[in-house]
Amino acid sequence: MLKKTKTRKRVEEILLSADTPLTANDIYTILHQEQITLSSIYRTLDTYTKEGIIAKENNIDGIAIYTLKQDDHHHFLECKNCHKKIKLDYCPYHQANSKIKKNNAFEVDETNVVYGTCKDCKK
Amino acid sequence: MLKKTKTRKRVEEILLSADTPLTANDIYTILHQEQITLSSIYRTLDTYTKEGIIAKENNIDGIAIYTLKQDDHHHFLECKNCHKKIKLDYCPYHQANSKIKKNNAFEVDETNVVYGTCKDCKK
DNA sequence: ATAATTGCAAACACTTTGCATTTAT
DNA sequence: ATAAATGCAAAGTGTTTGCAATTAT
Repeated sequence: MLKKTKTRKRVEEILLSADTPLTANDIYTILHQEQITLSSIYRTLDTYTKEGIIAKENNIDGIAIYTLKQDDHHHFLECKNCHKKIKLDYCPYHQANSKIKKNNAFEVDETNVVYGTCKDCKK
Repeated sequence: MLKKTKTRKRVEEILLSADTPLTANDIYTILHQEQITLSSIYRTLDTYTKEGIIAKENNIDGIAIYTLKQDDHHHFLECKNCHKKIKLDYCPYHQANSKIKKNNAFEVDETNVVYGTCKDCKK
């Protein structure tokens, strides 16, 4: 069975209080002064992802970012140029994904962050 | 100005004839017997991505995959478990992205591949 | 002729892993 | 007591880069 270790408790707390997805290194930056190892953070993140407690996705650079799966989650539009984030209060693809599920018998993994270009960066 | 080198010609040809996005290594597997280097392939892919000729996205493992931007492009639903691909003949998110553009002044970068779970793998 | 591109090998950055030690149960 | 988790350091991958040699214009 899963043990509630210091690493796991702290990782959960940090993801819970974060309002955007974090990288393993983001978490490590917060936790390394508590004698928590980066590899231990990766192992927690993997374990919890497999357990379905955490959602893993990749940012635009291909780096893994993690969020706690919660009812109160948000979607973001992130500009790949200026990295400004626009928080949405609804899921923009919910309808489209329902349709895919019905028509194609395929359940899409929703991502929290959608990348593109904001109007200020669109010259 | 951009020179039409052997590497560039071959990379374009290969992406043109591929019906799914390819990794740099996929392309290298085809081209290394023609004395073309992996680093040269990466440089071509980068250059063409910046030129807007090629679209770059990340697969579920965070590895970069590339497609030639064409009118005749397709979207795929890829099962993260069995890796089966379902080819769609329309863009499932076109409407949602138009709405985002109008409401949030943000232009979403469409991806070719959407990850999730197919019904056979959904126990 | 010359500016752009390549090959090669080395460097990078993120992530994973083996093994001895520690910790939650 | 013991199965599970961690720390540490080393290894693994995909990707990038510096520089001298080559090639398209």
